[in-house]
Amino acid sequence: MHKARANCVACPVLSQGLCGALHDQEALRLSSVSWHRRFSAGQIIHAEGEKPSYFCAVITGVVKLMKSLPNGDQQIVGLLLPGDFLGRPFGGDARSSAVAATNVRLCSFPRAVVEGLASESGVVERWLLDHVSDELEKAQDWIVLLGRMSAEQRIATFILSVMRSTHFEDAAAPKSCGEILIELSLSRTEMADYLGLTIETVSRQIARLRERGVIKVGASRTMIIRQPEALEATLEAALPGEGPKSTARI
Amino acid sequence: MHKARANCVACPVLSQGLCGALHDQEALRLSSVSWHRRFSAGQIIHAEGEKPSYFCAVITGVVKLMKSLPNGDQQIVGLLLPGDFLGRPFGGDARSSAVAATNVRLCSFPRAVVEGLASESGVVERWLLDHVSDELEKAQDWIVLLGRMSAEQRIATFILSVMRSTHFEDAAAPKSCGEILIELSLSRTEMADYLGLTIETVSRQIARLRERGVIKVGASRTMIIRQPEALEATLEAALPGEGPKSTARI
DNA sequence: TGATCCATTTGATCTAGATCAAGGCGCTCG
DNA sequence: CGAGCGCCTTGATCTAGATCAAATGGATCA
Repeated sequence: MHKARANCVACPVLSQGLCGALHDQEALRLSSVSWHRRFSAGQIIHAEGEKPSYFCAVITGVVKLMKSLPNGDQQIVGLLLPGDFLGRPFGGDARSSAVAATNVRLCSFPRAVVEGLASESGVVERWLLDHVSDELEKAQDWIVLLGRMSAEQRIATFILSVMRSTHFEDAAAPKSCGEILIELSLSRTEMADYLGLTIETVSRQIARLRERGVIKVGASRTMIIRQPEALEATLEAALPGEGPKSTARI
Repeated sequence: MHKARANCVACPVLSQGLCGALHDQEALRLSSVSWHRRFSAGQIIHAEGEKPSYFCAVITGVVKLMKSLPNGDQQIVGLLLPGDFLGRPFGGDARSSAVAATNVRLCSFPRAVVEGLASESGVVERWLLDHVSDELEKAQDWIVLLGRMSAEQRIATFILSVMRSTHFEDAAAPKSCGEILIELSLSRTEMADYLGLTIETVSRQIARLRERGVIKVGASRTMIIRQPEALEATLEAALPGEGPKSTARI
């Protein structure tokens, strides 16, 4: 118990995650049964169709939730970042598999304890409700991306979202800081599976952004964003100026 | 109050919706402040960006949740059927607009009452959590559809989902019943906006299914499914027989 | 009964992105 | 140091689905 408690004090996601929302007593109860697990990139954390026996908070790294089609294609249906929660409370078998996209550290709790806590504590249930609602809104944004955006816009959206998730203090005033270094955390294949594209299209779109000087591609899935405005501009779609539509003038 | 209570007794979604999960006392409290509203097809129920002042249960009809892009394109990010809930509990401004796809009857509750009930009653909060979790899983299925499926597969999936939502007792043994009549409830344009396609592609794919004898297209957004198996088969993707892959044989 | 207004279908063409096919580049390991 | 192996990039080609453009059909209404 002492050890677990010590873990929590040093936990980098304490404030954002579920634990930050708990009362002291609840936190103690949870921490006493929690343990940490590590997964290296590519390892399967939980397979589709199995009933998970624990819930996990992501401490470091990125977890991808993916679904496979009968023909072997894959689609990433969600990314979990530090502070996010893995596992559906009160749910049955997992509907997607969870795989470590990078090296990952998880804080795991037995399923029964979290569910018990949720049943008793309005705070826990409320946190879960808010969290799942956030995930639903993100999924709906992704539906728009997959349903209506061009390859260029998908890439721009992805890069901006990675930027905002790590440098979001800068995001408010993107022009102020000259260059922003981001870590994509995903391979080209994973980006393709996330964005509903092929690996070649992803590569080519990134090449185009590089050629235009919007980004600089670094080693090991790293990227420097030189013109965040240019990325945002591609999302505005229709060209500036009234365009060809409103021809009648005066 | 009597009137409201009378409404509830006759309510066709009593058992599936939130109300069915309530204890008597809670149900009474909710019913005493609920009122019914009607919207005709095309009417806006709630606009994107506004904070809703009530929550609604869909009683009859179909509500579409949609988002618009700067260029005017639209994407339907969810459909609400009878029993479903409209509005994010404890949320802020709505992230999508809610529009009646057909004529719709809603049962509305003041926001504060539902939130108060949820804070006090584990049952209500728990029902909301389960419901939102279901919506998230559906959204993830839709992400797979939009990210990886062909137009043909999208149409087949849509038709099957409409079929299952209305005739789900038949769905278990689709072969038993010869022909199944379904009501699509959506115009071609709406189907296109839901499936991430254009109206022309939707029309052509439906025409192909008709030519193959898989379906029969009726008047007023009605359709008869003659070969549900054929629809399911298109989702299996790769052609039967081992295909061109495993050429080496003994 | 026909004019108007839709939604839908159908046809002809175009293109973004998929597919097929080589390279290149940076690892690790012997 | 060079072979082998994942990744990623780049090029050439193909095609599913978008776009552009009419035609059809069904309602409503005067």
